[in-house]
Amino acid sequence: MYMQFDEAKNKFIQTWGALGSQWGINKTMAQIHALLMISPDALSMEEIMDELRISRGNTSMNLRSLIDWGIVFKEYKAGERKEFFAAEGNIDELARKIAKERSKREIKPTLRVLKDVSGIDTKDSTKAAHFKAKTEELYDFVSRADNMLEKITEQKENWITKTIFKLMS
Amino acid sequence: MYMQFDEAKNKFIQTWGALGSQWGINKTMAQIHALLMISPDALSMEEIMDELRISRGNTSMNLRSLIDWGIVFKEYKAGERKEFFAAEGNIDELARKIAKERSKREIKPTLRVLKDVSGIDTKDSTKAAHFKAKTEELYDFVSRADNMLEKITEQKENWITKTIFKLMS
DNA sequence: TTAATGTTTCAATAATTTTTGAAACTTTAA
DNA sequence: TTAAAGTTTCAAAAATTATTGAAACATTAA
Repeated sequence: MYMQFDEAKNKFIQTWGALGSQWGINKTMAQIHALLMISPDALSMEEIMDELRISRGNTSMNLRSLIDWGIVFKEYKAGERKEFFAAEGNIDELARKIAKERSKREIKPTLRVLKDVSGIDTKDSTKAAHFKAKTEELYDFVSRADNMLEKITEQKENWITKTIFKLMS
Repeated sequence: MYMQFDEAKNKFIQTWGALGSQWGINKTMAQIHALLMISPDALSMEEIMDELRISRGNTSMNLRSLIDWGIVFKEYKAGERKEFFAAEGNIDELARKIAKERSKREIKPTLRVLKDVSGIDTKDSTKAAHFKAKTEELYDFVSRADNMLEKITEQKENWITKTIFKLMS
């Protein structure tokens, strides 16, 4: 009876985990997130451990990361002592937070380095001149892309729809 | 005299490598790409090995991957028997190829799974109904994002500038 | 042909990253 | 207070991923 659902649930969790690791996010972190996303109510650490068959330590550390990213929240239930965890329910908001976080953690530091290294004095070396030109070009590109991402995601509601609409105009 | 350039070059290669691994691309692959990008002319396998201090096997395999991605090309020099390698010189084109390749390798397969799993029959189970709703919502979102990426990058020339212009309108 | 030059493959090894599990720590109820 | 319930930390182990290096393979010049 529930066979089909369990199978689908499992497939979804595995796929989300694999997608995560292809994008530099650890598999367990992505799996916990997947599990919480499809769960109608908040889950305890025990429930997460049991469902994914992972250790308490692993669960604890990855939940902390998810909370740091701002895409999972702690919840408390009346009369219950333990903590429960729930995922950000709004997908637009989820995407916005991920975009913001990756920009902060990866793009911004890269931009800083690009700016630094493109500042060399080229004197009369062809190689250095080429290096300077390329890294400047890269800075410019990455910087624009980062601005674009910011622009796209700063509109709070339904930014994908709005953006596609603009792109078609 | 060239000290400053060498330092900058090294820093750039290391940073590009680190960025690569954060995005699921192997470090060496990203480093080779960085080296070729800033090199005014095509390099031989020997030169790449020496510069990055990596083995022949590693160099060979990662060059093949870069060629598979379509962002590095083989070149032949008159009178020289060996092969030389050069990176895609146009950054817009580079970004387009990366976007296209990641869509094909990661987003499209994920969409297929999302479509599959959201097809379950929910009967009277609340959990299954919630699962179906969430995965459908996710399918919708990812699918729109993928379309958006396609739309943005299908314009060949200077798509970033054009897109930002549209977004500001 | 064959020797020289160059490239690819892949099993073994190394490096890195993830995961475990148990001890330390924290909080709360009694 | 203390014991019970719960959470976090982190060194060690396991799993995964990247890298080496040498043998096999390919191509070309003589």
